[in-house]
Amino acid sequence: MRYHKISDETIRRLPVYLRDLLTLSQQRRAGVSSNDLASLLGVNPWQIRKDFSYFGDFGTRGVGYDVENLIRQIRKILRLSTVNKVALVGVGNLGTAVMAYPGFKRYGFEIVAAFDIAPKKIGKHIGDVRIEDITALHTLYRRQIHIAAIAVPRDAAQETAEAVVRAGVKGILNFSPCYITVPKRVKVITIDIAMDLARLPYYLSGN
Amino acid sequence: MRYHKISDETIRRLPVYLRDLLTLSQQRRAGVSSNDLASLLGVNPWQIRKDFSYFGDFGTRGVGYDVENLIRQIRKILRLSTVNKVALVGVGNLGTAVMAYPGFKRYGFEIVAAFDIAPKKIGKHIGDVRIEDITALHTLYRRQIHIAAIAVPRDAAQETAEAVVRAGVKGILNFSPCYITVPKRVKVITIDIAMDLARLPYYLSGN
DNA sequence: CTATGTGAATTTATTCACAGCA
DNA sequence: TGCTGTGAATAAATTCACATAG
Repeated sequence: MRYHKISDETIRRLPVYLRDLLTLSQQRRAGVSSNDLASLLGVNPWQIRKDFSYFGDFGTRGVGYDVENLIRQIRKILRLSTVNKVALVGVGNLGTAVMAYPGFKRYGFEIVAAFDIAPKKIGKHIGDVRIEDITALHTLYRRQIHIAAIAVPRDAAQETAEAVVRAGVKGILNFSPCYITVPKRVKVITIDIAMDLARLPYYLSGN
Repeated sequence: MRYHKISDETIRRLPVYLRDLLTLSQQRRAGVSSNDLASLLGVNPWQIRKDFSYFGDFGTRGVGYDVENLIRQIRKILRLSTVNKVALVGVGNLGTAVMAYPGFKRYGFEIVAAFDIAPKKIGKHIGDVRIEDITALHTLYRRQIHIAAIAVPRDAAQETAEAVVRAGVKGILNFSPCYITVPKRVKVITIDIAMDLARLPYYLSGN
């Protein structure tokens, strides 16, 4: 293992590896080769090996990889070993769906706060979490919440992003269907299912 | 414009362009330059111009692009000009959320059929759509439904995929958190929000 | 003899810089 | 003059092929 700048593409693939490794783990599978993993995942074995090699020597030559160890290593790389506290901003349809989404817990995220602008929602509970007024966002820093999930209408997304950045948030999961501008120290990941849907018809028959 | 093989990356970006062009259109904006679009979108102007150039000369030199024309062109490229009929397979939490998702309609998708395996769900309605028994999947071909959205538990995803392929489906939106194997004439797009979530902590502070 | 780890080769994608047209 | 369209240059990612370790 030498020094390498890790590409975003590699980081994009690691969660996919992790997902299927967790499945193998549930199945009490102890070891796995890059070939096995590759066919489970629909990628190439050498891609997997190279991705891992950027971070260290996780496997044993002639044998393969230890599933539990690999899970531990990937979790460490992705900083998923400890719980990541998340604040949800915008408790509408989308926000409620996000709260209920099982993948949140599975990968170590915990929604520990929820905010909305609508007075009638404030004080109500969603799961165990009490919905707070959006003006209380500034408490995030003190509560050591570094990630915000933004699920507000498109027109409010930019100002909401700015508010959570002011509140000290370092990463944003943007569920609003638009690009948002933030200081470059803050990482935004925009999740817009429609963007994935919309490219399917292109591939149907013909080119 | 010369012949070029269109890259998947370009196709991935087109829906993003479309999304923001639709917003501009709602705002009654008539024209836009690659620079304007680029700053709205958070990408580079030359990237936008090159992506468009693979498909034709959509702009006017010295002026820019006509918003409505660009929308029309991108819709045509992505095959979103006409309604795309979709069958939903698996009417659980996830499936119900998918049905309610507004992006579906916005990009010209219409869920015209729903299937489930649970007897108690069959015959009930979700929206306007009656839930059918999963054994009726073979009717898809006759009904000219070429896209299936699969939202079943992970363990059932592969067999469900095989069933919809047998039913003549040409494209699959896979909402189950796993890779599925299909004949290569069939296009699968897997949507797993957790895969996006899981890479956020990596980017928070430090490398 | 098997399966990893990795430089080198290849392919693919992005960025640049500017010619060309309104 | 302004902005598009695009070859050429650069950068990045993937694939290969094989040395290496168990």
